[in-house]
Amino acid sequence: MPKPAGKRKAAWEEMMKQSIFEATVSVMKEHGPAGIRMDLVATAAEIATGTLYNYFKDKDSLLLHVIDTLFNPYHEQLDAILKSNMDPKDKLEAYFGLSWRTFSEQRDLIAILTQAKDLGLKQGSGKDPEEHYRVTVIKIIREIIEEGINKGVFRRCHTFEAAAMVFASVDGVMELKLRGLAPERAVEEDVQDCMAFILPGILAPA
Amino acid sequence: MPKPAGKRKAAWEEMMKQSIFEATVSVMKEHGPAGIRMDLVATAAEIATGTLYNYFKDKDSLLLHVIDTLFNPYHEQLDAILKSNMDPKDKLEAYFGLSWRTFSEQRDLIAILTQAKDLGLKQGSGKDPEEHYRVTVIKIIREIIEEGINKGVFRRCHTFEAAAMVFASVDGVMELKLRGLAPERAVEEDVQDCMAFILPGILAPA
Amino acid sequence: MPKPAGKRKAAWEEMMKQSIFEATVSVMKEHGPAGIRMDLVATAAEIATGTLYNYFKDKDSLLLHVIDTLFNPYHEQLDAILKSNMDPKDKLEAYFGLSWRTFSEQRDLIAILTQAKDLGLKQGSGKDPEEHYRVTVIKIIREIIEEGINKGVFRRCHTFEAAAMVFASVDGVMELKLRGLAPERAVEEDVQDCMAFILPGILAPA
Amino acid sequence: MPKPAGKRKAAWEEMMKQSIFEATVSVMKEHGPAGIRMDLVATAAEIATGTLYNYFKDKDSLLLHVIDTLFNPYHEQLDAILKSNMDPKDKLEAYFGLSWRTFSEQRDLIAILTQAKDLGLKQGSGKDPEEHYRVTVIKIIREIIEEGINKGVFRRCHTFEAAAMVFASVDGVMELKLRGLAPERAVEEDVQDCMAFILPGILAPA
DNA sequence: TATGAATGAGGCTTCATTCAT
DNA sequence: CATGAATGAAGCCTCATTCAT
Repeated sequence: MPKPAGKRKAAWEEMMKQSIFEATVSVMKEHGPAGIRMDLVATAAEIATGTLYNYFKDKDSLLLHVIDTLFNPYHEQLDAILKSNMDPKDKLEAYFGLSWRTFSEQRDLIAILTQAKDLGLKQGSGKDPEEHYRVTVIKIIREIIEEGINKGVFRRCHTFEAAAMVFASVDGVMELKLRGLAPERAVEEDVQDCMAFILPGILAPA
Repeated sequence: MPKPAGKRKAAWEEMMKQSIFEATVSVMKEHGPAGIRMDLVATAAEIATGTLYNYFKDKDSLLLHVIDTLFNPYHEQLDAILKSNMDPKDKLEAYFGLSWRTFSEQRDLIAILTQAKDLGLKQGSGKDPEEHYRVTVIKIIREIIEEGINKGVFRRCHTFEAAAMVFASVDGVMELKLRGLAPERAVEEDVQDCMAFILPGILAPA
Repeated sequence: MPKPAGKRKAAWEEMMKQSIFEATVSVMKEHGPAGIRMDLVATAAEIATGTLYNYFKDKDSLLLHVIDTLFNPYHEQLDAILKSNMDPKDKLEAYFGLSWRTFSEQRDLIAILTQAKDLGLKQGSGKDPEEHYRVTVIKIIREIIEEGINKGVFRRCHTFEAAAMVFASVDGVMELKLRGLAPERAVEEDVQDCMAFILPGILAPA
Repeated sequence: MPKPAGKRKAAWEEMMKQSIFEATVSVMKEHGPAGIRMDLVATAAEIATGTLYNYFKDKDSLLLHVIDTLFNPYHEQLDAILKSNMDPKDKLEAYFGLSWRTFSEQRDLIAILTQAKDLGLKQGSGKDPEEHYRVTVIKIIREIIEEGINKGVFRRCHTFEAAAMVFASVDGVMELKLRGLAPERAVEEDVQDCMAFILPGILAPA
């Protein structure tokens, strides 16, 4: 195994965390969220159990880190969509596109975000990571919807409920697919279906 | 007269199972899905730990039974809606009504169904109860939608995806409310919102 | 192994606790205070590790119980001396007698009380057992001394310091003997030496 | 010229050991005897963990060294008292003075000597440092007492027991103060109290 | 059939010590 | 020699399941 030196320390730490992160994801893939055991993670990362604790205070820290790491890039792209100068309708479509593309390309990511609540995190670990993901995404969708209403594109409605439903439609169907309960399809198809099913309920009457 | 004795025995067993069922639900209410411990269930049911195992082979059996017991009446009502001679649109509304009413009146039921995946059931316990609930409900919704399409009320679409989204919209928002992430509202309001958001995406063009 | 029934439950629990108590003492005798491991205690008590936890919440609880159990009878006898109508001088002698007799007859008791601070109890376990022993005994000695001063038998002095020295003289020499650093002698000899060395420093001038 | 290099090397090693020694004391001050961890010591000494092992074979060696280093100057002063031509009574007073002054000025020193048994040294580490401290001091006190007896100043008595009690009186009260169980006072007061309480029990009858 | 104490495998975490650089 | 991350043996505790009464 290589070894760091001087200023490369931080880089090394980052690599190790990344490696442990990947190991955790792979363990979760094989054993499910409840099957994440520190010794399995260590084995998967090809390190000793104790080494894990040089990088993460405890199991919760590790899991939280995993969730954050997975969520961040998705979150940033979502934010970019929100802040862009697209039409609200296009923003919604962009949200669908981003989500289904992410699902297609990084299935593990979605799997973990969606099943974060099954990880058995001790309560009081600070912010609930599950809430973090849901709440954050729903909030962004809500802002898109509000913008649409203000611009007269979307109809007046309870924006929170609307956002929740939009979110749940996507998240819920993803979960079904993850469990093999819904057939896999091309990203484009999923996006179009989302638009077709969800948009009409939000659009302002002609 | 062996029969009567057998009958009484069966009745007794049924009572015990019911009592244990209720105990399990109450434990789950207080400690969450991951906090269901056999000793807590036994205490809540006012029996000994070992007695549990006279009625349920193991923890998984118990949880499976609980989920089934909860799901059955809901399932039957849902079936009744499907088999009624209502208009498909009304059937959908009836589904929303049934779901939100059940949510309002038997929050625990929904909580357990919705969080069944957090119970830590060993994989390979036979049929996945989570799948059972979702798959069954989605299947019924799908039949409603297919009926609607056949009758020209709903537009042609991928019926599975449509059903999944309808289901997810309801189930997902319920989960948000269960976690306190969405505000509580009157049943009627939830139903109307569901209709307003979801129906337009399914209705056949005028 | 026998088994309890009905009202005998409490008695059984008491027996088990007693058995575990004895096992703990024997482990401590063999491995020292820092060598008390739950698995060793369980083995010594001829039970499974997990069984320990049916009787004691955790290691600290067990250790605290052990200390209390050891200290209580000694404490009661000491209290009896304090409350008797003996002469203060005789009370002091009775204290020496009780202490050295206990040391002679229940060496383990003294060993554990004296070494309680080496047990590695987590801080914040509530009352510090070590303080409890020392503080309690010193307080009683102090009251004896104060009574002696009031009756004109003992000279005026700082009663706390006096009590502390009296206590330390006994406790300290015991610790030396426990470690094999001081020779063993008859109880009577130790008592007489204590009287001869300590009394003159406390007695009122003729 | 191998010698100078060797000299410098030895000096360097001495400095390092001194530095590690100080670090250990500071860690003990902050975390207590049971909280002395090699990584904390290394951090406090501003060196790497592994470096510790270039100067001390293992944790026990380090602790033993610390105890020796602390004890030596005290020991030397005590020896000087013993070997001086003072009156035995004055030697005793000098012992009290030295002890209480050291306690007042180098509380950490006394804290470690007194709590050496809490350090968790593996048994069989060779000489028990705790014994070393106690035995040495008691031996010196004993010699003082024997000298006093020979000179007719002190009464005939079991000199070992007498010395043990003298020692325990001081050491025990110190431990109480270290734990906050006895009030702090001026050095002079403690010395005078020791003389007042202990001397009468040793002095030869007039 | 009821009881509930006993069981013991299993998981998390700590920390003295090692060793490759 | 210095470094400090890696190691892995312990040790504590939980809880589903068993079994003697």
